[in-house]
Amino acid sequence: MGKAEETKARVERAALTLFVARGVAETTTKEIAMAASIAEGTIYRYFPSKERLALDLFLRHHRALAEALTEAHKSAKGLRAKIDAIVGCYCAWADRDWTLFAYHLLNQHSFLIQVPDDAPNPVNAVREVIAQAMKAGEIPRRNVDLAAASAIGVVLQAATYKIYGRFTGGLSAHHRFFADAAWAVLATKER
Amino acid sequence: MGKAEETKARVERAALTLFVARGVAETTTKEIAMAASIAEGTIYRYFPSKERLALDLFLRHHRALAEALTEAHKSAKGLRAKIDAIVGCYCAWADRDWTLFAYHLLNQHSFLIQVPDDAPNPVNAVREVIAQAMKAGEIPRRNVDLAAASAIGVVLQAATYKIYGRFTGGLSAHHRFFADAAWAVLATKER
DNA sequence: TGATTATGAGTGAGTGCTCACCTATTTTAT
DNA sequence: ATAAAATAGGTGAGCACTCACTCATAATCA
Repeated sequence: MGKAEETKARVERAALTLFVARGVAETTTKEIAMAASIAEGTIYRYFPSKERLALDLFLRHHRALAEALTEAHKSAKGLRAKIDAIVGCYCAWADRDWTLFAYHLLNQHSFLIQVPDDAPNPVNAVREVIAQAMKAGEIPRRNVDLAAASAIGVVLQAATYKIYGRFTGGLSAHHRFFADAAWAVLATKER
Repeated sequence: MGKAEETKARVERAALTLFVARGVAETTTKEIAMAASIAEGTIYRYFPSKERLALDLFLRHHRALAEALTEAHKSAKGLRAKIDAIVGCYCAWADRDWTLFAYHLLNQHSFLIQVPDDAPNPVNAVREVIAQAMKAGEIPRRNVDLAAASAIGVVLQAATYKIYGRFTGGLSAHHRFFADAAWAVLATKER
């Protein structure tokens, strides 16, 4: 890694850590510089603004996660296997870089509107799989977005609890439960 | 309602709407005053700071929701009935004042640490019900927080999707599905 | 008339960002 | 080989501006 790239990476990591710990708006450029052991001005050699730094961080992870999820379920046959693959992939990403993952999870509200419509998108990736399974008759037909939301919520809310410190250890440890539970949600029949 | 109370309520409603639309940090006291058709200084007759205004709004709803949920499931017998009651109550609250609900949902991260430990708490209310059901053998024993998170996620993520505009109509319309799905999550057995 | 409520110009601490300048390394010219 | 020039990377005091909050004054109420 060249010197410039190394510095840029330090800025990103410092910003990420502070953004998660204190929030984007509450983090100052001075703090980022201090945490990265560089001068404030150096940030602006690599990013046009604090806002763009925050957005870049989000979008890069958003896109990469979407591609990873799509890749993960591609070779799996049937919804049940696809869920296993998707949940496993998601948990692995969370555990690999928890700070980045938490940042992405906590700041969806601010950035989701700025995601280009045609960009790879984790939510659409999952939605597509579920829509397909409904069409194939693997699960009951119902509002796809509703079903997708509830299934995704099984994992996302657990991840949120982990951010709040309500339980420890990696997400992957519960991979099986998440997959079973998400499947149970999607397979739910009206009583 | 006296004039003072009416003014205070106008400040709160204006702040709430702006906080949801643009975020707390991104909303200025000038904007709140304009939206409430009062002078900026008037805000400070009723609230010591913008931060406290935001916190009060959150805590009042947090506490009231917790009490409502506890009350809702009290007379229901068995987990299945309690889930129905809790989900129904939650959806009703969301639909009754969607802006307040969305504010509460979107800003948990910022305020949850400031909730007094002994205060009524929606999360603990649900957790308690689930812990009880595990003890009674109604559902498989597992990490209570994990189970609670995943079950709650079924409804919360759907609500989040509604905030993002991914589907329209009230949450109550899907009350049955949420209750069925949450139950399915909690009843999930290891394969 | 006294108390309550409302006003909005003013304040100053703090912010993101700039830019003239420094230093070290690499490239080119002699 | 040596000097000169160019480039890359880094600095931090200072600038323009924003925003939460104050307070002397005014309006309204009882």
